[in-house]
Amino acid sequence: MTSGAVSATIDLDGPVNLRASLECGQAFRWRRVDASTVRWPADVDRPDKALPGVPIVYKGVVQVKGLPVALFAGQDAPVTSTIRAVWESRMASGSDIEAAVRRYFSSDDDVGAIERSLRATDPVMADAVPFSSGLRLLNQDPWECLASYVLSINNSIPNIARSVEYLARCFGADAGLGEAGFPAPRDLAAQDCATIRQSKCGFRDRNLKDAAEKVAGGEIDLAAIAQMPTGQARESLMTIRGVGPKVADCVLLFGFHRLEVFPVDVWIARAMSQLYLGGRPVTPRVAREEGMRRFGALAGYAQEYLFYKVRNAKP
DNA sequence: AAACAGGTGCTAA
DNA sequence: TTAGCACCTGTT
Repeated sequence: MTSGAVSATIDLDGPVNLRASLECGQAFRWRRVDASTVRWPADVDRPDKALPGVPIVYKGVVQVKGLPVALFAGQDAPVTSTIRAVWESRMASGSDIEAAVRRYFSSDDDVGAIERSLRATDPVMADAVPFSSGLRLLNQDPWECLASYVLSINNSIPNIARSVEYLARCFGADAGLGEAGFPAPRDLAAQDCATIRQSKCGFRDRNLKDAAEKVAGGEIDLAAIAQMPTGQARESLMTIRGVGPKVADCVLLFGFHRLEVFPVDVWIARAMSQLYLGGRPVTPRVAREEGMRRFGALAGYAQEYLFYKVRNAKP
């Protein structure tokens, strides 16, 4: 740790579970780190007191006013209502970083109320929600989210994470703490496919380049998409090569915080079939419509509790 | 070491 | 609409 590190305690107004939030596959840049290696400087909120060790710590990168800032995010127990953050002081002002972290972890979502509401919806949710209480849908940078999910097609989470990391190190801006931010659209668009492919993204190289070119060239306007009705935003995203229904829904949910969408991958399709549709085989489209119909404005959260449960439950 | 995991694009029905 | 196939990389 450099001497220019700052830490703060950030109140998220409701339960947060870093493991469930950061290891459920919605973001690809967070790594659990050995907590004993993180030295916590004086807290800006309590500068007179040294912090005790924090047992659960992740390292990642968030965008602060458009610039990447690496930070450690930790908590004292698996579910708390505050998190501890550490970053390099030269990267941005403390208040800007705190605001960005609150937004990243969706502090405006009343997660306590969301969990109670879904638990009361049906027995499946009553079982699934407590399994990952404190799971938060993240408010990620839309471009990084889009690019990451273009890489997710027919790919595994470790592979995706490796490619994202590689591209950040090659073409991204310094984020402090030895990390780099995800490259801007124009910086990726400037690379040829063979160069992009060195990230081991395979055939997805041209999809990623297409996304970068369309965003850099203004053909896809992410700021405009943020203002569109969800259906229209979805159609716009799907004009990118490699963006189908599932990727578009993930970007809408994790990058644009459209909580009413219900992304369906093979796991969710299986889960919907078994848990809600009597084991009848379902197309992704039917599973999606059923999820949106059942859970309405909370479909995104319902999908995440379901996903976390089916991915992590013992057989 | 052959089988498998995992969404989308494309062609054909 | 939908079925069937190809597409990279990595793991088992």
